[in-house]
Amino acid sequence: MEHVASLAGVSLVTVSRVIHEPDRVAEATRLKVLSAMEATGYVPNMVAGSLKSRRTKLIACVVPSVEHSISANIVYGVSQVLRPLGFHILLATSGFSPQEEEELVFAFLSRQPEAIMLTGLTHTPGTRKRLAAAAIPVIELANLSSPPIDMVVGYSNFDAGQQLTSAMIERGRRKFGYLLHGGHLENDRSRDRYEGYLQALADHGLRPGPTVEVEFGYAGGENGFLQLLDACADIDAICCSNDVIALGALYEAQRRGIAVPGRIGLAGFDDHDVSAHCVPSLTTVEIPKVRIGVEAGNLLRRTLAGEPVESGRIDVGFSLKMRETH
Amino acid sequence: MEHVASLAGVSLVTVSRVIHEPDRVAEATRLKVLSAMEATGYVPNMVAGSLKSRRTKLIACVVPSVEHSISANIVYGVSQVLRPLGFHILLATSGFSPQEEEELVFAFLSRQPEAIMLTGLTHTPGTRKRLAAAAIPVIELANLSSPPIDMVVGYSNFDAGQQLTSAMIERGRRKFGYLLHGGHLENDRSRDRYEGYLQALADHGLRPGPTVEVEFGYAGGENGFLQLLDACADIDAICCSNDVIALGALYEAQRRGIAVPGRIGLAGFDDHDVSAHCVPSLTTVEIPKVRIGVEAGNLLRRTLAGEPVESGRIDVGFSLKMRETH
DNA sequence: CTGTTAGCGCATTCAG
DNA sequence: CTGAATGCGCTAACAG
Repeated sequence: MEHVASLAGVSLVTVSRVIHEPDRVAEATRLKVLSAMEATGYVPNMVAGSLKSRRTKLIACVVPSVEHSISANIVYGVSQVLRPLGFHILLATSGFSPQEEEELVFAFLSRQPEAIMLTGLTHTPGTRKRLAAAAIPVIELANLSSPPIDMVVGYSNFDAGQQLTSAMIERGRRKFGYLLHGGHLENDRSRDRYEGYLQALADHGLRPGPTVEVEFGYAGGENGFLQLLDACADIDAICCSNDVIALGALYEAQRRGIAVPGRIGLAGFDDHDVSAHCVPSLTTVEIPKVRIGVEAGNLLRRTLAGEPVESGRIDVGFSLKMRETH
Repeated sequence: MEHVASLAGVSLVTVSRVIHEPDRVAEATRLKVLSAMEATGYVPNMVAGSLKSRRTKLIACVVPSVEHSISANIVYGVSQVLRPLGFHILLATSGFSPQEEEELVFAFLSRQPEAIMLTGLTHTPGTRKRLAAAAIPVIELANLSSPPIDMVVGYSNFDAGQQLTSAMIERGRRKFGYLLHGGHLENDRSRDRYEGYLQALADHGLRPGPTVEVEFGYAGGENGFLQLLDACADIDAICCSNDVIALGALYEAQRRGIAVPGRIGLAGFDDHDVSAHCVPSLTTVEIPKVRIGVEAGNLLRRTLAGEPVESGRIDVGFSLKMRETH
């Protein structure tokens, strides 16, 4: 920067201003500085700038996973809104573990991010404590079932699970089984979907059939499908924690020659891209994945600009997609 | 930090050492400092630390996209290796645009990352210039067809395309069509796969059939499939730039009652998780996605530790998966 | 094993 | 519209 300044015959401050407040520099001066920057190949050192200005323009995001996951779409939405403002995203995956999330939050906080985004509402006390101490905006994503730490952008997984199951019942299904994304009971999204399912059955005076906990992935759906049939041969509907598990079940049914939806109705959750296209197309719940990120980004934009926000709780809703497998 | 130091009755350096070189501090002192840190809720300021030490422990990654993409898996591999060493990942998507990639690289460099990872080998001159000036390790990922800027971890998309097509020919296919991920001819991975395909046809004395450029996505595969049939009704094989496009084609064939593989053989690329499970399962090329990230992470680990690396060019290979659609 | 000194590169005062 | 002085919070180098 010193090199640039001397080459342009100005002081360090002027160079800094050309970068951050170009309007406050006379055109002639600005041009000189700009060409000096060009000539020297100057790259501003944001680490130094951040230390002084206390603004890192960094958003820390911790998501459970990025493969066949809605998180990738959410993060995309966030970055679409915030990148044009100079923000960048620090991303890490917790593998659905609140413990790992806590470690990541701790590590991230030392980088002085201007905000932090977490998935879901389940976090360790340690995470909550550190976040409170950090005193930066926190946005939780993709669920609304309990009060957020700070702000939240999501939808009701409970309502979605309940409405989807009700719609299946209204279409004549009576004996339900459930493939639950297991091993991660800290996953409030899966849990709430499941509870919505149970509620819908109760609402209609139906008894829940078997529930099988499965691994995340197509193989989980395949294995779980067989276990469900073993547990109860006359099942006529299967609901799943997500589309990946549901598709695994669908593929297994196809290999076994079990008609879907003829003999068994099938529903997933999330509306993955493939779900509208596969044959038969998958009944599921669409959630506005990218929009969750966009809303979260806008919330941060306003908060960080010091604008007041009407509400720190944004419900983006969801919509049932009653497709061919119903 | 000052607060912690005075509370523990030591100097600032000692606090710093407890964090970074605990072995160089006497146990009793260390314990005092640790409890002072605990008591004050001290969070180290890595921005300041980085300014002085010139180490940000930040890896910048620019990938084309994260949804149904191998990039998510690669980044996962990188972070598995480097996170335990305290590195974090700055991630952004270029949307397959070298221009956007350049802007991201420029913006990222001001954050003083210790290394930068890019996908593919096609970059603008501006990107190359800035990277050269930055003088940090650069790792390009997922292709090997031209000399890298610095280091590269990938496989030969050309060879893979050629071998896959040859295998289809050996299984009796003769009239080929191709669904090419279009609109992004800067995408060297797609281009090389396609050239390998053409080479295999030439090797076997076959003439290429129609090629249709399609959008990335299932719908692209669906539309492209119909266009291919329109262009040439007696086609008996379709190769695609990737599995997503191939699956779109498969679904469209199923809806139209066109037998796959009976009437038309079908092949994708990448071996997405779904490809081994769908019915019929998809013939494709498996690439070691996570391993690309792991190898890249190890390369960086050694480079950043000052260890010499035997070769900055790692070929992780690929393997043909001749499944049911072959 | 611990402390003192100095300064990383920049943005924020405040003056002019 | 521009510049001089100051220090952000920490760590490298050296000294003891």
